[in-house]
Amino acid sequence: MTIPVSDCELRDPRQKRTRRLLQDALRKLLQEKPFEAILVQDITGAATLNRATFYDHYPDKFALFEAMVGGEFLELLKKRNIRFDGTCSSAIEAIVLAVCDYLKEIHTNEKQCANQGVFGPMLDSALIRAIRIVVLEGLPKRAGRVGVSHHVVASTVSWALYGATREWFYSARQHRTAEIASFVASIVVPVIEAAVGKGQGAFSRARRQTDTGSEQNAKPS
Amino acid sequence: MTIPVSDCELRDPRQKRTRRLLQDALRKLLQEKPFEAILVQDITGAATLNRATFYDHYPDKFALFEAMVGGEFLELLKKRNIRFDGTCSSAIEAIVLAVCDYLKEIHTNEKQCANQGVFGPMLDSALIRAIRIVVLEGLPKRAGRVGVSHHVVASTVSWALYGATREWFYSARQHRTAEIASFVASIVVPVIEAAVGKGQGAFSRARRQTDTGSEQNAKPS
DNA sequence: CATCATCCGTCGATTAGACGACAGTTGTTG
DNA sequence: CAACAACTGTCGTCTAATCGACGGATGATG
Repeated sequence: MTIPVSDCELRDPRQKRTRRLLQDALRKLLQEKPFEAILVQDITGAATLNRATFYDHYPDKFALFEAMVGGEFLELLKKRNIRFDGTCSSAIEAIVLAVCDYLKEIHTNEKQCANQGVFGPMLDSALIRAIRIVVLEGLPKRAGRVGVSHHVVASTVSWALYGATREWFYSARQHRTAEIASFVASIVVPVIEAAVGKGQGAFSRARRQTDTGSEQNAKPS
Repeated sequence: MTIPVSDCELRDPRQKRTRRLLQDALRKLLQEKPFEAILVQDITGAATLNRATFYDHYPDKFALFEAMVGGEFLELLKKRNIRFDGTCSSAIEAIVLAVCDYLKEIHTNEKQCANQGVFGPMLDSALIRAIRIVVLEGLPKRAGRVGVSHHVVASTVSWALYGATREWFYSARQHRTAEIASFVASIVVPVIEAAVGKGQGAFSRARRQTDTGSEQNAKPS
C-alpha cells in the first residue's frame, strides 16, 4: 500500500475503487473550478476518501489528472476497437479522429481553456503518453531498423501525431475532423515508414474486442 | 465491524461509503429485476464490494431494502423541511403528500408491482418505520396522557397514516394527492389528539433546515 | 434416492483506508 | 521582520474491507 506502483491492472478491488473515486471526483470538480483552484483535499473530500489515501495512489494531483485523461482516452479507443498492429494510415486516422473527438468533449465538459494556465500543457502531455502506449503496443510485431529503439519510434510518432492534430484542431478547424485526420496521417505515416521500414506493416481496426485491460494508472515512484 | 449496529450516524467514512454503495447498487438493480431475483452477490458485485462485507452491515437483503427506502423517504422529508413538533394537520398532510410522491416515484422507477411478491409488503413496512421515526421525534415535546407510551402512539399514528394513504393511493386516486392528504389528516389528527391530548400541539413545517442526520441504517442484531 | 449446482451466512487471516500529528512551503497581514 | 493561516507530503497506529474457505439449505437432474 505504501507502494504507488504504476500497475495497470490492480488486484485489490479497494484500490480500483479508490482510483475510480478519485478520478470521478476530479472530473466533477473540473466542471466547476479551474485545475489550479482544485486542492487535494477537495478531491479526496468529493471522493469520500482520506487525504492521506490520495498519496497512496498518486504523487500529486497532476499525476491523477494524467491518469484520468489517459484512462479516458484509452477507453475511447477501446470502445471504437482501435488497435495498433502495423502502419496502415487508416488506423492513424482513427486515432486522430479519436483525439479530435476527445478534445472536443473535454472543452465542452470542462470549463477550462487550453490556452491559459497549466491545463493545456497537462492535457497535451497526458494524451501524448496515452498515444505512445497504443503505438508501442503495436510496434514490436515488426522488425524495425537496427539501432532504432521501439521506444524512440513510439515517442516520435506520438509527438508528431498529436502535435499535428493539435495544431489543426485549435486552428478553428474543429468541425472538419475528417480532413484533419487525413492530413495528419499523410504526415505521420512517412515517419513510421522511415523508422520501421516501408510497406511491411499495417494499422487496422481490431477485428474483435478482447478483454485487454487499458486502465491508466499512477506514475511509478 | 462485526457489530451490525443500527446507528444512524456512522463515524467511519468507509462504512458510510459502503452502505451508500450497497444502496445505490440495489436501487440500480431494482430497475432491471424484481427483488426476488436479486442475489446478495449481485448487489455486492454492482457495488464493487466483497460479499462478506455485505453481512458486516446488513443481516440480509431485506434489511438493505428497508434501510434504502427509509433513507430515501426521510431524505425527501428533509428536503421539504417537514418536521414534527405537534399535531397540526398541515404537517400530517405534508407527510401524506410526501408518501404519495414517493410511492409515485417508486412505481415509475422500479419496475416492481406492489400487488405481487414481497415488494409491496416490504415497501409498506419500510415506509411505516420511517414515518414512525418522524412522529416519534416530535412527540416527546408534549406531555401525553399518562400510561400511554410515546412508542405506542407513534406506531399507531404511523400505521394509521400510512394505511389510509396507501388505501387511497392504490385506489386509482394517485393523481388527487391533495385530496388524499386532506382526508387522511382528518382521520389521523383525532388519533393523535386522543392519545396526547387535544389542542396543545401542532404539526408544522420546519422553519429552518438544520443539520440533523436522517440516514436510515441496518437493523440492530 | 444420490448427485450436482447455487446461494446463503460465517469465520480467521491479510491488506488497504482512516485518523491525527508532524514538519516544510507559500502567501498574507500587521 | 514575525506571526499567522492554508496547503502539502509523510508517518505510525488502528480499523474496516478483502479473500478464501467452510458447512448448511435449496432445488434441479440423473
